[in-house]
Amino acid sequence: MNMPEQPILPLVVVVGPTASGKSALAIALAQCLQGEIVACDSTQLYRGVNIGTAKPTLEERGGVVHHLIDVLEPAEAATAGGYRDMALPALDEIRKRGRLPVLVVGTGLYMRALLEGLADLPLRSEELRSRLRAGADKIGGRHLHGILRRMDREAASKIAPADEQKLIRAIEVCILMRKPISEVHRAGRNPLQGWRVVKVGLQPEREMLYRRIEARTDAMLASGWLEEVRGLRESGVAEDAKIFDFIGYREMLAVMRGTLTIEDARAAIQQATRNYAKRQMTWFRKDKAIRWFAGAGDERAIQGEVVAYARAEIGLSGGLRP
RNA sequence: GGACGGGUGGGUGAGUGGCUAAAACCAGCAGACUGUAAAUCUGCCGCUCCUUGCGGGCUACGGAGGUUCGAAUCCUCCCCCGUCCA
Repeated sequence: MNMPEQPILPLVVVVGPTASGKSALAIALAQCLQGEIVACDSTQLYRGVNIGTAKPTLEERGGVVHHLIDVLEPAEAATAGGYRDMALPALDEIRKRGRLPVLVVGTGLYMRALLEGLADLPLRSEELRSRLRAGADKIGGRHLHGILRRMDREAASKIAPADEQKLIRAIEVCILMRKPISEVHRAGRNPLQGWRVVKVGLQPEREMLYRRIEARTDAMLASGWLEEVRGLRESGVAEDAKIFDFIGYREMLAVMRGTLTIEDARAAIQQATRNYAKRQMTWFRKDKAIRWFAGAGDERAIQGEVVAYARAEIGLSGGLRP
């Protein structure tokens, strides 16, 4: 590889569970450090879903440039690899402009895909998948696990027999590549080059986070979430579009149909969001490179601490612009 | 006042003599996750002891008694809750 030599520049990453105030913190960082924001969130990628995905409004963005928000249509399928393919050019642009990229991460897998890379695997194949799924339905439950075991014992041992989604992906790769997926994995990933990553994490106390989730859900509902969903349906977005898998969107649909009361929807959304936040924390917790801050990202004091920390870390590289 | 129905572990709710610390689901806790990831999946989930084992002890199915080798499950009385009749 004879890549043109490029200087190693700092890249700040902000992680944290949903509703921890990542966006506000990232905007503060960008404003203080001449940055631009790169969203790393599987839902904010989509156009038309604004309220329920907690996308920062134009006003909240405070003039900071945001990348990778509103780049997919509601029915398109986002993928980790696709995300990486879009994020790389965005980082290049930011580099050319001499700005500091601030990656705001809600989706751990996408962060890993971008920073650590993915193995050289094929895209998903809907035809193959539907065939596999049909076979699974006919023959029953654990049959996919048996198939994978025959093709790749090692991969099979790492995936639970009930985890249909991951089994299908693994089998798909084995078939498409005509070799075991574990072999391809061993060949390695393609990590991000040319950036020095500084990771900061928000870790508000759990009780506090849950209160914030509840309050934010109420605020979303009050600011027209239901109308947003009604508008999506009226503009022809099908009910099986990807966006309706996002927390709350299915519930809004049910409220529209009258099969769910708004109160029940509210409770279900808050519950689902809490569960989601917990899964995010599990993902981030094991990342030893993260420097944690115990609070919410919209708190002045936290913003000050993080900016100071980031400034110091960035300074070390000597790569800070004017 | 009378007639039924019901009271089970944080919640919903199975279980009608032993295989039951008690199904299942939810919640909770911990975790996995290389192209659906706001997804998908796994473990734990009464208390306690230890030589951590398909280990021991204790407590538990409204309350108190009783029957039985053995009771969440059967009997008696009592207390609650619901529906209906007065």
